[in-house]
Amino acid sequence: MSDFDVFLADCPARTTLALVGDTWSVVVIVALGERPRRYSELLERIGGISKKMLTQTLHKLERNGLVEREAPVYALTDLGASLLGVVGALAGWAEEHTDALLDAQSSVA
Amino acid sequence: MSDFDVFLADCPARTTLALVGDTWSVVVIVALGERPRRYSELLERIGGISKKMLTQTLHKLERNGLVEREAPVYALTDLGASLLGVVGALAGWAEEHTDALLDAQSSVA
DNA sequence: CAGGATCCTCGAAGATACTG
DNA sequence: CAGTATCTTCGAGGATCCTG
Repeated sequence: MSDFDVFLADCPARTTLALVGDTWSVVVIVALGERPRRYSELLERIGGISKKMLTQTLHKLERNGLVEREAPVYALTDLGASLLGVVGALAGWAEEHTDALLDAQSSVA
Repeated sequence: MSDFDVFLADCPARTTLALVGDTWSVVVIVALGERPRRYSELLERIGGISKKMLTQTLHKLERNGLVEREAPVYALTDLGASLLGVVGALAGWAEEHTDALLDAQSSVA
């Protein structure tokens, strides 16, 4: 986009976020990380997701090679499974710093 | 939210994403990870961000204890710096799997 | 059951202009 | 320089109804 990459706007971390930074992708990946699942299983396992968003999220993940579909059953591809480590990093950070986050928010509120 | 946490909708990974999953937070964190910076420095270092979004993002990060402000200079807190590892994981995954991602997308396009 | 099609809302983000 | 204030657009995501 820009003349040089002196700018950070196209930081590679954002590539990953573009893939899983939306509301549901990470949750779907975690659910499929447990094991392959049928559409209806995913709906109740995840909870709170609409059918529209589940379908849409699965298709997006499929287009990007993270999920493969066979009949109504979805599973992570190897590429998708490789994301579980990243998701773990996200979750690990949140759990590790729960207290610090609550402190920070309450001291401003 | 739900009766039990049998559902994944409140997956802890989403806590982190709620913090840095937006368009600019990660980029600001990376820029401040290099060193503390003034507002105007951030604007040109990042590139493509509007003043409104920079201010807004900085304030959000400050509210959550990730960034501290002194005069017009912003810096990461320890909590903020602890996120650099997570950001690295995101960026690392993207760089490691660039080819696989391009393949997947082109084979569907 | 596994979706697709439609309509609607709401907030993220940009553009622009103004201020101490 | 370091913001604040407005206006607007655009798309994510929910709700509802329809279908093989």
